[in-house]
Amino acid sequence: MTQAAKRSGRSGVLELAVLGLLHESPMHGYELRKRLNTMLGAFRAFSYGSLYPCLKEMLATGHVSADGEPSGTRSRIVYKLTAEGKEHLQTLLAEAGPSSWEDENFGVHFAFFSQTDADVRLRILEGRRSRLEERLDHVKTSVSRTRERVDSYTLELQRHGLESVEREVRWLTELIETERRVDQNTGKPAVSRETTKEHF
Amino acid sequence: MTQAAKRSGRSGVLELAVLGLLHESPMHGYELRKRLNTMLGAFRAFSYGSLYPCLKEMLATGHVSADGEPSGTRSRIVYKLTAEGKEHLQTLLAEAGPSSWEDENFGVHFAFFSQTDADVRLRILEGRRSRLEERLDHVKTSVSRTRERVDSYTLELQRHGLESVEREVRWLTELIETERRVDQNTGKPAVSRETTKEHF
DNA sequence: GTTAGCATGTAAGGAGTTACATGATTTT
DNA sequence: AAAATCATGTAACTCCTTACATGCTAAC
Repeated sequence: MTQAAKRSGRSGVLELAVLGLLHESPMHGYELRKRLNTMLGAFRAFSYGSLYPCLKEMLATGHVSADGEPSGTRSRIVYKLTAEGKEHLQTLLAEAGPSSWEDENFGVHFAFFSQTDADVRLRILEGRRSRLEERLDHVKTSVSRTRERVDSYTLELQRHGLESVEREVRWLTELIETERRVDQNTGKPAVSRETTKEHF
Repeated sequence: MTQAAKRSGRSGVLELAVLGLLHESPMHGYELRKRLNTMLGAFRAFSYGSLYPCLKEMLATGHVSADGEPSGTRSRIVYKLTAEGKEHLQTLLAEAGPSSWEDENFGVHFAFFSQTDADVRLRILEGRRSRLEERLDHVKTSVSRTRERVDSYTLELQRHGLESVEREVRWLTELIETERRVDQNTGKPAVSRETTKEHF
């Protein structure tokens, strides 16, 4: 129990990310990692040292199955979701608890919003927003209490931090409004702003 | 070596943060943590579970000394820097290597810029900026290669991520320019923009 | 007199990275 | 034929959190 069963808890967001990507199409580890890091871009990056053990464990759990498909004879292992894997993915996607709006997890949940129910999307967005707002006024009050004797660099850091968080709150508010508008009419799409293309 | 010497490496940024704060004035652990989390605000938060062991280790190393000063009979341990601690702080502050511009460390280094040499400040700011720029065009190129078949949520996430990073780059550029301007005239102050006050 | 906050600590473990080891296959 | 990149994997370690254990003191 001390050494053997220890290596099992390799869950975290990685599991969700892998399930979500494999749901779109089967893939091997190397490609999985690239797609992952492109997708999450600025927010997160995973290394092979966490990906491969995760895949190994998911294989043991039966959430994925491995096909030794040599497409180019470059020995690679193509993973795909099993029925249980798809079920598990649905379970994870339906979770709108606190962990889904933490800094490290929110991005991954958001990335798979197109596979997520509209009401869950809304709860995650709102959860994230109120979490940020809490943080915002916690910092604001404790800053105003210790307001004296703070050098200009610390002040500038706090200013920039607050501004960043405030920006994310505004972003979330826009998304929430979009979700609500769409939710009332049809129950499906949401978020297809035209502005997205201009940025590349 | 397996069990005994393992508990020693409690370094990371926390050490720098503690040294930096104690350099301003002696403090006990509880207050140290509050000041820390106010200072770093949106960027980081530490728990007692990491702070106290860190203090313990720094005591063992001789970087801090403990005074059991009961100011209010509420038993508290007031820590202050030793001569070696001050020396070590100077060493850490003079480091402008890659670790100082990582996401988790940059904020802490920045927070103590007023105790940091002007040239080191500049190198850290520029290091951070080029790190962000690398990330920026790495994401941009790999996004444009996989541009097809990406749903609108993923796209929106990438857009927001890029925008955030681009904002930070602009922020850094402004800071760098300010540093350079000041550096040429006097060698001392830098960053005392009037705008800072308006935000609280 | 009990809740809330101050104050200090520890053991267990979670979530990941780094560095290493290995080898095949393109590209230059 | 060397260099880059594709591809898979593991062991050791880092850094931090959670949950627990303990007790004092201020405020309501």
